[in-house]
Amino acid sequence: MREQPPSLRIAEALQQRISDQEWAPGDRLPSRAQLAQEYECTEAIVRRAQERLIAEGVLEGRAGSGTYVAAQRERLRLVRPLAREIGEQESFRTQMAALGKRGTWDSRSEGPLTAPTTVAARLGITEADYCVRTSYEYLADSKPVYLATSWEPYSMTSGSLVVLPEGGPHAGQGVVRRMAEAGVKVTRAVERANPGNANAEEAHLLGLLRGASVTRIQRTYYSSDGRAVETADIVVPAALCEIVYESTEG
Amino acid sequence: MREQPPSLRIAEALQQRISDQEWAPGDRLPSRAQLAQEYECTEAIVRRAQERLIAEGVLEGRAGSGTYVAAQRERLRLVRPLAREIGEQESFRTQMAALGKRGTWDSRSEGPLTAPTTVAARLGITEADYCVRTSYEYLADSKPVYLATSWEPYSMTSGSLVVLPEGGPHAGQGVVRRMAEAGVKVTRAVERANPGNANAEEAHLLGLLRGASVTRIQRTYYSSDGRAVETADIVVPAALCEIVYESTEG
DNA sequence: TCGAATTTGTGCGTATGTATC
DNA sequence: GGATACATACGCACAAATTCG
Repeated sequence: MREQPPSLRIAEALQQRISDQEWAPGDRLPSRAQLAQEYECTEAIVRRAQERLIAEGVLEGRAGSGTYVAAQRERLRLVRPLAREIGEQESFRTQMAALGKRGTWDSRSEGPLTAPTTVAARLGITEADYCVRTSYEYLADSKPVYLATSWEPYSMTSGSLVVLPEGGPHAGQGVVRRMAEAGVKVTRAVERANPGNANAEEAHLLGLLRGASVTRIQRTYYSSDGRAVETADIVVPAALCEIVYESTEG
Repeated sequence: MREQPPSLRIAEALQQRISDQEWAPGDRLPSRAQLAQEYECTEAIVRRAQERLIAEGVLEGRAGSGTYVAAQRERLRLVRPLAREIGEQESFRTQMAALGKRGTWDSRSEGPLTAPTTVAARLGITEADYCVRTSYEYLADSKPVYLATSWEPYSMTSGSLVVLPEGGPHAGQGVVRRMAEAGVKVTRAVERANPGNANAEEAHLLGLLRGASVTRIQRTYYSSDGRAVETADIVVPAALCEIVYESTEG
């Protein structure tokens, strides 16, 4: 039987004091120097202990300020819209309204441009084919809650008023309705969900710490002839949103 | 402009050599001692560089053996069964069969026992109410691919032949059909998906490294009167399975 | 306003443990 | 069982952010 390392012992001691409500969520812990003195160990050991608890989401470190008990923020329940009648934007706005929040989004379209290999594969086009890329930032009461980057083959909508997803008379109506305007009927929605970690840019946009836990959703809409009409990369931070899929019997 | 740390420079150099296909997936890299000599740095710096790439999933360290280029294993496409007509087991077996694999599962039921607070809340029962807990390990060609732990209130099925999910004449038929036998109609399915990391036990059961990326799904079935009839914690490792939600228009 | 003290974050080196061959 | 190679834990130095007089 090997004895457990000092840092693990300290981690458990800190965890216990939090469980005992000696420190409440949001409270600042004593500094590493103080804790080291209290537990008669080095600062490095306290540091490792805190790192463990930070990784578990129990603690939260703020540079220059202190180490805090993680305040479990309210997470938004994000019901994914798999039905074809409702799009990302409308679904988001409706759900936020039901929570008494204002659901809005910022977007920026670019194109025509060529898609990266992986995106081209998802759309069933070649890397030479042109696309329109639109970046979204979804906001609840003006605070960012998740990100999305959408790709549409230029050939789907070229020559119509719906080339730019967030421009023209059909702005903000979602892919499905805009595609209907272009004569394309969307009959299938697929979402592939993968766990991951936020990169520096995503963390900055969402106000998270680098490496924060996220779910990456690859969403693709298909028309009745089986062709992909749009695909999107959606980044949902675990700290802000909980992803829900549901189906109810009529 | 601050210069980048040595370990980051080495990480990019290694990444480049992998991109250049100097090392193919599955290949073993030179030892840290060799790389340190080649790049004229210390072994610790090579180690940090490799740690970065391991965290990104580019490399894979095997104690006592070496550091390898991560071979991207084939990931099983796991379409989540949201429809009420089909259960977890039947869905899994069907999907594996379509891939030419044999989909089976091990299970172990225990009860009556009381549920932890969080599970009791999901089931809408008190912590004193009894439940039956069933642990599943889903296997593709006898290799574990994901885990599930199911909780059913004892009151739902007591007195019927379906008390134990994997025992009796209705074994392996899934919650929905078994509940129908007990006179309970399931009308709503909800899955909450959260990113996380495997603990030691999960990693062992699934043959993964500790801390491997997983998606934790909380699935709950509800009956027509709004009561929860079953809830499950499902652990899907990113390395082995890709989670898919889809809806197709009739 | 500014700057020093405090506190956490990052990077690296070393010692030791453990798995593999 | 020895040699080799990666994993873990810890200590140290310095950078970055914050706080406060």
